[in-house]
Formats: sequence, structure tokens, C-alpha cells
Amino acid sequence: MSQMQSVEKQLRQMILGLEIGPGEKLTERWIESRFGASRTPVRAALLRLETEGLVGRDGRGWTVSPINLAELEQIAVYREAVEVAALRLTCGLADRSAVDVIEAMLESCDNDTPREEWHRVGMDFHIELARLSGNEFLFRAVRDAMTRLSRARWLEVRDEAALSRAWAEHRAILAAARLGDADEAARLLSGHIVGSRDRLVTSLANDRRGLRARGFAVVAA
Amino acid sequence: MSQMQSVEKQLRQMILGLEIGPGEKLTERWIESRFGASRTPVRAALLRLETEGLVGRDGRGWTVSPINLAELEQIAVYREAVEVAALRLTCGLADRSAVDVIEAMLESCDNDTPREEWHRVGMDFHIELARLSGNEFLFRAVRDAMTRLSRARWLEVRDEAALSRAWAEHRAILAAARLGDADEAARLLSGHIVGSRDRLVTSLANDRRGLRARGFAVVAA
DNA sequence: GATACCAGTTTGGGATACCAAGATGGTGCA
DNA sequence: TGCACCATCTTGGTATCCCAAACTGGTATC
Repeated sequence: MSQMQSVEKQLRQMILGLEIGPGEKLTERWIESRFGASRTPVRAALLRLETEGLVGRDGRGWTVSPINLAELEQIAVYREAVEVAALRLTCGLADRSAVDVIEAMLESCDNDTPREEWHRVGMDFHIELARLSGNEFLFRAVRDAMTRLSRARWLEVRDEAALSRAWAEHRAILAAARLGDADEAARLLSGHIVGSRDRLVTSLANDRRGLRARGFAVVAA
Repeated sequence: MSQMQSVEKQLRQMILGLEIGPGEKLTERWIESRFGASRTPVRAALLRLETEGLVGRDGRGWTVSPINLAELEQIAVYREAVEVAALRLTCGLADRSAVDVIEAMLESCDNDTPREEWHRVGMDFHIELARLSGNEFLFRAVRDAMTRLSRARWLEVRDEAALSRAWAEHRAILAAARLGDADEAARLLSGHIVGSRDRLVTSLANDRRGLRARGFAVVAA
């Protein structure tokens, strides 16, 4: 694989995995030495990650984007628009058997499943559901939105109850989609996204002090 | 201004203005000499334009993205989702006086206005309307979608009747928005986008042969 | 003690040199 | 005449060098 993609992937993983904290400063030279690459691929990686919203310019210089509560709320509205549109398209398809594949994805998580896996499947549920619509742009929009949400969801203090509730909502959405009931599926998905946003934002707002203490920049709504 | 942004802007303008035809091959060296810049800014510009969908990789090497009818249809669906969502948000605002600014934008076009200006204002209407929602992500989504549509709209053989009809629809949408009638505004906007898509796609499909003769790559739906 | 200023260092942006892989075209053999 | 093969050129990917601007730390002055 070319170094370029490698640097991009590794750096993205470090940011999403919070190995580099939100708000931290980045220098091209540091990335260069850290990954043993030269500046050209480093710059390409930074430019790509900038469009994904994971890093940003800080005057001269680069910064890992802080967690921004106002942004999270806006993303929730955006997600609702594109995910509901995608789901409605899917409900209109003649062959909706692909929802079973997503159902199986959910089933793969049980009590022994590590936390990381729940995190990933929780995001992939939405991404794969959008992919079923067949609309490339709706799919990319959802994928990009979930990428932006990823770190915040990781920071969120999740209790077991919230997780099992989310899973139940996921299953209900799939059930409505399987029947082709677009209105019901849309209603459930909207509710899920709004509820998810509320839990996320309040959880982060409450923990804001603690997160800052761990060196994570969190911008208020 | 840094060279980097300059190369990016100029190249984007050449692509959007069809000075470089859809489907044409690009070499970094050519761009380099054409704009008197070095490869670093050229590279950065290409990476950015790639994320905008204006250029793409062609194995090794770069190509100006061809006009893709299937993509245009998908973008219309995407646009409908995000623009309607944005408009509904705007209708819910307490202060909707900003719609008058957009109305004034429309008024600035009359019989003496050059074709380019109509083209630009026709896109800006949708972009600025989305901006009113206050949601950064919906706004960007609309702006990016319009960028992707730009060249196709430019190629479209527009008759006067279609233009004045579009303007009338724009005004009707604004009127409903001013009243805060979200459902009516959404209905009008959906109809406008769908109609616009139909005219665009059929027009391009009919002209496909002629466009190819002019050296423009047009990919079928 | 505070502040303004200056030298040195750091850092991102730009330019250039080099390389390997792929395209090209010409030549020689069948 | 046609096709296969090889030398050559082109081109994107990478590494490295240079520069101007900004930041840093210390010092001298008020």
C-alpha cells in the first residue's frame, strides 16, 4: 500500500481512538517522524482529514478538532434528514431482504462482546442501513456524519440500559423497514436519532469538566 | 493570497466553466506550468477538488469528472432531502425576514442580465436559502450538491420558458417560507427539485450525442 | 516589576531532485 | 505486412531543501 493512504488511515485511527486528544496541536514534522513518512503524504493525509472535520487549521498549524456540542446538535438534525430520506427509499424497494443482513449484524453483539465492538456496530448499523437505499450521496452523508460523531459517542458515558434501549430501537426500525412501512420506520428512526442526541449532549455536558481534566477540549453548545 | 488557494480557485473555475471539458485528462505537470505554480500547491488543489467530485483518479493520473446522468439523478434525491430539511427549519424560525434578501437576489435578474448571471443566481438561490436554516451541515450539503450540478446545468439547453417558470417557483417557495408554512414550502420545493431534475436529465440525454461531439464525456444513467 | 524589543528557533508553504511504474513508439523478426 | 519486444519518455509518488512568517525566550529599558 502506498504510504499516503497508510498515514491517513493510521492518523485517522489515532484521532478516532482518542490516542490523540481533541484540541491537541499537531505538527507535520511530528506526524512525519511518528509514521516514518515524508511530508508529502503527511500533507495529503491532513488535507483529507480536514475535509472529514477531524483536524482543522489553527491559524498556521494544525489542531485535532475539539468536541463541539453545538456541532453535535447540528449533525443530529443533518443525520435525521439524510437517514430518514435513505430509509424511505429503502422502504420503497421491491426487495428489502438486505435488512436481514443488518439484523444479523446486531445479533452478533452479546454480553461477552467488547465495548469497542458495540461502538462500531452501533455506527455501522446506521451506515449500512443508509447504504441499502442505493443512493451514494445519502450513504456518504451518513457515513461522514457518523465519523464526526464517533469520538463523542466514544466519550459518552453509556449505561447498559441506554445500550439495550438503542438496540431495541434499531430492531424496531428494521422491522418496520422489512414491512415497507415507510412512515412508521421514519417515525421510529427520527425518535431514535433525537433521543440519541439528547443522551449524548447531556452526558457530555455533564462530563465536560472531567473530560477537560483528561486534556480533551470540549466546546460548549 | 497563497498560491495554493489560487491554483485551486482557478482550476475549479476552469472546470466549472467548461474550459476544461468533462472527461479530459489532467497532468500535474500541465497544471503546474499553466498556473506557474509548483507541484505542492497543485497537489493540494487536486486533493481538494477530488473531494468536491470535480476531478477523480483514473488509475494513475487525474481526470476531470465526466457528467454522470445516474449521479445527477441521485443528487436530486439527496438535494431534496437536505434542502427540504433546511427549509423546514427556516420556516420554524421566529425571524424569517432574511428571505427578503433572497427575494431581492432574484429580482436582480432581468432581460438584460447575461446568461452567466442567471446561472449563478439560480444556484445561489438554493445555497443561500439553505444557509438561512442556520445549520452548517445542511448548508454545506446543498452547496456541495449545487457545485456538482453546476456544469450539467450549464450544459442544459435552457429555454426562456423553463427559466421564468423556475423563477416563479422560487418566488412561490419564498412566499410560503415567509408565512412560515413549512408543509406548503416543502411541497413546492420538492416539486421544483423533481421538475428541475427531469428537465435537466432529459435535456442532457437528448443532447448527449452533441455534447460528446464537443469532447464532453457524458455517462448514461 | 512590567513591558517593549530583538535574536534564534520552529513550522508550514513552496520548489526541486529523484525514482519506479506505466505509456509510447520505433524497430526488427516472422 | 503485422506483431512482438525493447529503449525511451512521461508521470505520479516520495524525499529533501529553502524560505518567510510566527512563535519563544531573554534582555534591556523605563
